[in-house]
Amino acid sequence: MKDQLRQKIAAALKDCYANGSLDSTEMPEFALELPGQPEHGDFATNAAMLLAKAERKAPRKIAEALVAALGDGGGLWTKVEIAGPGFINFFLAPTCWYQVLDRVMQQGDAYGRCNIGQGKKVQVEFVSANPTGPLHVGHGRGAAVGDAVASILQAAGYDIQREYYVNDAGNQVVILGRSIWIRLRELEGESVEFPEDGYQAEYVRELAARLRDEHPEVLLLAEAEAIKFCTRYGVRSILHWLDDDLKAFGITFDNWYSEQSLYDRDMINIELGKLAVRGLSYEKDGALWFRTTNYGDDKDRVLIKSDGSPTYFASDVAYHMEKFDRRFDRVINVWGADHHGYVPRMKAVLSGLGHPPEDLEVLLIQMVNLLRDGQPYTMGKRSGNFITLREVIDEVGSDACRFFFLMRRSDSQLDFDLELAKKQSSDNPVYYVQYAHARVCSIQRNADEAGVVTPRPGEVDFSALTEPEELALAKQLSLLPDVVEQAALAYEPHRIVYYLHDLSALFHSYYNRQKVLVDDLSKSHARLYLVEAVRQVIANALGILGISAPDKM
RNA sequence: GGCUUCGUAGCUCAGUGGAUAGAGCAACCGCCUCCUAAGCGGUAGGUCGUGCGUUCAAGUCGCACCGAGGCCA
Repeated sequence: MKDQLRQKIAAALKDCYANGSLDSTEMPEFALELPGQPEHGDFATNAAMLLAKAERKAPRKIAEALVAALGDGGGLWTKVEIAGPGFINFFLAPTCWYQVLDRVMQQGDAYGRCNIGQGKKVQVEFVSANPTGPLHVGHGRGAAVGDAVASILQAAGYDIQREYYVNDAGNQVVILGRSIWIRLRELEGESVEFPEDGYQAEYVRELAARLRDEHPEVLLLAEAEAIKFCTRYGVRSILHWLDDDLKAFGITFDNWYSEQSLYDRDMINIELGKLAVRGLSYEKDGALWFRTTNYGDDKDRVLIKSDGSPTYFASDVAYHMEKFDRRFDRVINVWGADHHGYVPRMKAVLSGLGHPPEDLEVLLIQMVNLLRDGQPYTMGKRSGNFITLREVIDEVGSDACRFFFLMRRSDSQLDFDLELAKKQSSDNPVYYVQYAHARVCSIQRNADEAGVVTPRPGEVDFSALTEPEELALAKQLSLLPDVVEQAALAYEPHRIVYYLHDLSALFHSYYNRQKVLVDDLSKSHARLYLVEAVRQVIANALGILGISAPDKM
């Protein structure tokens, strides 16, 4: 419907150029959108105002020429008018809008999808927390956003891989291993000084105790070997926890990519060799450097230190080079905002390798401030005590947790009130949306009991829908594909959250004002059809966000 | 000091360069004999941080300044 209208306007512009009523020849990128106020019609375009400069005419004059060329629209609209500074407003027949109900019902779970992705391969890498401890709340936000962005892109027609990059090769995991080793020796009655940089948290003691039960032979190994053993054991155990916690959050990865595997396959040297061949690296002061300054970074970066050991940057470079070898058209990294300093150098790496910098998109996720009843609720990380994602999921549930993480733009800081997320009232925006879904299900149950069957597409008499709220609902339902598309282009899940809230508000209002099951059977059928479409759309949008749509609350 | 994100109602935040800037919470007044009150209706609340610029049109784009968070030295 919108596309047809867009074509009509474009055709009218061409006519105006051809018959001389307008002088310019360029085709403006005009907008066509639903105006905020009903008296402004169903669609409005700013085409005339965009031409004001080129035409050197008042926008309203241009609009008059355009409207003349538009003619009667072949029944697409019932009225066209010029308003305000030069908007052209289109008024459509209500029955046009109710066609969207058939579309929703016919497409079912697929309604809302689009194909701007055209099957392009995109990788979304997210969470990627070090395997040295449990996920905390900040990781949770990255997890919710990464997973939702991946789902949105899937709904927009991209071929998505979800990947977790496991930093199992760096110094951090060795520190973990050493910490476990020391706790193990403490359990054996030795008194050992705990290193400054060690992991002091309780789970390290637990790991040590379990290791002693399962593999007592580790105590017979020489220290260096024992620490290696502890490291492997610790990383393996923690990866298991991470996977469990993420599953409790409804997230599964297609691929867990081990940093260590880059070393095992000698990929660091292989990829760095490619850089050298392209003249992108050089030696200075005994170290190997990447010329990132050639591509917008503010200084060159060390790949291999003078002692011969590779930097984290080296493995990141090799990892990202290898990603593109895996033929992704685009790669998206979800990072904590504290890593924003790494963005220019990674983009520089890509530019150096001949990829357009847009092929790598880095989404920076801002901090989460946990609150309880409005008061800050954090524990110092120094003591090794911090709020884990698992604790929050166990307390407020996965649905509320996800909803809160997705409620705000990712690049603004987020206040997350645990008490609010648990409240079973209208204060809680999660339940507000889910309740709308449950209410429709409840109506369906009552209809079943009364023997009123939801009609099939084509069987509905839309003229029975005469209320303005019904028209407003149909219009809102028609927006989902646009919202998904915009969310995909901008990588912004919160757009879907706001959409869901608006749709639910329209539905709740309608529910309070009108009964679906009434004496007039034709009206009942049409209304049942309408609310079932609402239910379908809520379920689809919640599904994209990884939030359940309950039948009963 | 450099980089970066941000500044919109009392609070938390939406707002593809377009018409009278929106929502939730908090406040106040109402609505269950009625398909689930985890809901609905109403009232009140604004110098869109400040200034200059670009534009037919700026909360939105540019520059400067003020203020806050984060990262780096």
